[in-house]
Amino acid sequence: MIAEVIVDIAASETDRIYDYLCDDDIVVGSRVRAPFGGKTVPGFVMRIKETSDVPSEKLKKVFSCPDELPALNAECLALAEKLTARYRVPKALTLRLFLPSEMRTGKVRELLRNYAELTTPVAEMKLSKTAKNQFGAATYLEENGKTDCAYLNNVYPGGVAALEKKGYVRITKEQILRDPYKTVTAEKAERTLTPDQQRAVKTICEDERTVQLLHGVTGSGKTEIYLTLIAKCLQEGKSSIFLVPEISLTPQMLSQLRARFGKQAAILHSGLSAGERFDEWWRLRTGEAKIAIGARSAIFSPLENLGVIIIDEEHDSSYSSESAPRYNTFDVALLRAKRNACKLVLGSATPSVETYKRATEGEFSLIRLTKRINQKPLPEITIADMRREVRRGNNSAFSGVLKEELEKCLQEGNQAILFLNRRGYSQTVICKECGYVAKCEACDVSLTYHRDENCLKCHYCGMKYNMLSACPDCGGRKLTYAGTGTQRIAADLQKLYPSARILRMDNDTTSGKEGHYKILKTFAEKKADILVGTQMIAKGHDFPAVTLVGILDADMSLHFSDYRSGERTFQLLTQVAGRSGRAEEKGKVVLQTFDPENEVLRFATSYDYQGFYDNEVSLRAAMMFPPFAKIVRVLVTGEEDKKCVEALRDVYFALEKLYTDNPDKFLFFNKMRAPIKRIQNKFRYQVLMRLSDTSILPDIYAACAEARNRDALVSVEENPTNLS
DNA sequence: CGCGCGCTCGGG
DNA sequence: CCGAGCGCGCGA
Repeated sequence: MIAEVIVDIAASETDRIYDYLCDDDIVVGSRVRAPFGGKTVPGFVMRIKETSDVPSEKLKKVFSCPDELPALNAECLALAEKLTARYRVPKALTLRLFLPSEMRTGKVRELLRNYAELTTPVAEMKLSKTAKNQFGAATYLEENGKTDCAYLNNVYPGGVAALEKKGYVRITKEQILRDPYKTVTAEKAERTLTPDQQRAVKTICEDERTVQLLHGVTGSGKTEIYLTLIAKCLQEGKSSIFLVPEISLTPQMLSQLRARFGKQAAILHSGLSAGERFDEWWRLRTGEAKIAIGARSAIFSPLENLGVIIIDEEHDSSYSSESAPRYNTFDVALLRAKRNACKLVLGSATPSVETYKRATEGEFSLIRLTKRINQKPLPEITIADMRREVRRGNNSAFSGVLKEELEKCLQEGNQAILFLNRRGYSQTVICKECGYVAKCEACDVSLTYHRDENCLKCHYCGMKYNMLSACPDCGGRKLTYAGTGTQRIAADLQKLYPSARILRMDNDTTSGKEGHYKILKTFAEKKADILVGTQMIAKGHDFPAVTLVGILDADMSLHFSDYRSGERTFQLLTQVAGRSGRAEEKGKVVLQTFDPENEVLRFATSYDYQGFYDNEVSLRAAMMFPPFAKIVRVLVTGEEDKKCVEALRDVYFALEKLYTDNPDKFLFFNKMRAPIKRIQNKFRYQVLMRLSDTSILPDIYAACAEARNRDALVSVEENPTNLS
């Protein structure tokens, strides 16, 4: 038999079918080891056939991998096919998405572990008095029964081995599946649904549309709806995928899921060890587990017979992949939902404008949950006008209102969170006296300050403006472009409240994911009074004792040079406000801004999503931004400047032809240097486009695939989240 | 004249 | 991606 094989090499030059001889028992979708150019590489069997056009003397034989099941099932193969066509990336790259990385790197999974068990009571053992480790290990075994040798060797090195030699201990090898959450204990069982929740479940099940948008205010019980849907699928023997942003995979959430579904759920997330991740994946592949829970990449879970796919916090930017293939989770989910004829449920308190538009237009079903489960009102948001503070001579980062509230909060023994909104190094110029923000005349998007050229640039059209020395509106000279860091805030705060225990959380203080949890845990245990941090404290974790949230610089995100800055800000504020007053105490939020009249802030303070949406959508329509147009950036990156320029020239030539042939489909077209010219030693160039008609998108992808070469990567980003 | 590095090509 | 093959440039 002949196998058509894709070798697992991520290069366009090797991205084609190679024919190999194979045994009869090899099936489509399985992994093989293929002799290729002098050595053996992993590969995937895409098809099986009787004969090959390749001269028989060239054909070599593939070896099968000892997998018990083909790595890819039929659905995964079909999906990989579609994604390859859509994103124009090497097939190997798409196929890799479906496997846990430890399967590729070839390390044999370790499933056998040595366990020790006593055969003789400790009292009857003859041990030398100096053999502390033997005695320790024996005592431990007597008290705890059968134990993992690895653990014993850690605590009592060599003890077990010596005991075995004497015949006091029996060692057995046991196959185990690593269970990352065995320590998690069950908490609450199934809850009864409120009438609203029941109605939502009913609609989702009965509506004929594939996509169901669940728009529910914070605390309206969306999670319980998801769990009910999953449980329902389980009863019908169907499987489910439940996606959440990586940051929401908190220990609380995981234990809740474990408590509800036990071993039926497989949890895939970055905190797992390689082995654990493999085991969780394997449980899904064999069908032992029927629920896949995880971040973005869990959409590629090897499940069959899907009953529902859920994307929680639908608006979250982590659902777009940042590296090739730059897939969008929603698109992949929709393909899977269509194939399985199942529902795709999107949930959010603040849906993205694009999604909400499609829902209001009837393409998606729209389910609103307007009531909070516990009937508690949302916290009250007070706007502090920072312009007035500056005029009054208060140049500190804290407004009078905030200081007042902080004092009250600390006196009552409650906790506070201060939220700081720094985003990368992109900075906007803002007048501290009147709140003026420099914007592009053509795009109505905030300009970004570039220190190297001392100028302001629009990231959407490339227009350059001279740096301002005074405010064009009020003539004031208090222009600022540097946000205050968390470090400074924490120090100032300490001066103000010497006895307060202050915790700081930002990229500098937290190393890795463990760091986050440690800090959040410390705060949750009330070992600190005030938590100062950036974006990362906006989601996850409940802090019942927090009664005050201060948003120090709402403008930072509002005036970020991105057409979505308004949307982001609304989402962020809603989320941050939700941190306050979760338990008995009523929460308060103080929002500091230089632009108190700003509409987005007004809608956020009154929790008026619909108002925000109506306003935003008309702005987008007027300026022809998504969802009324599509922004496409073609990014050329590589280590050698010359090679990049070459690739840029090639791709620009092809794109320019598309542009001149279809001028009606383009709103904007230009090539330029990327705003950040070099990242990690890689040069960056871009062609920026805005399309009114996306029908030429496949041609753009094709042009990029064509121009790509060994030394320059050419990638396409649709509606990119940042244009740096 | 000989070796070394850089580019091109092919891999089943 | 990676190794083989080959061409050209420089040193003795």
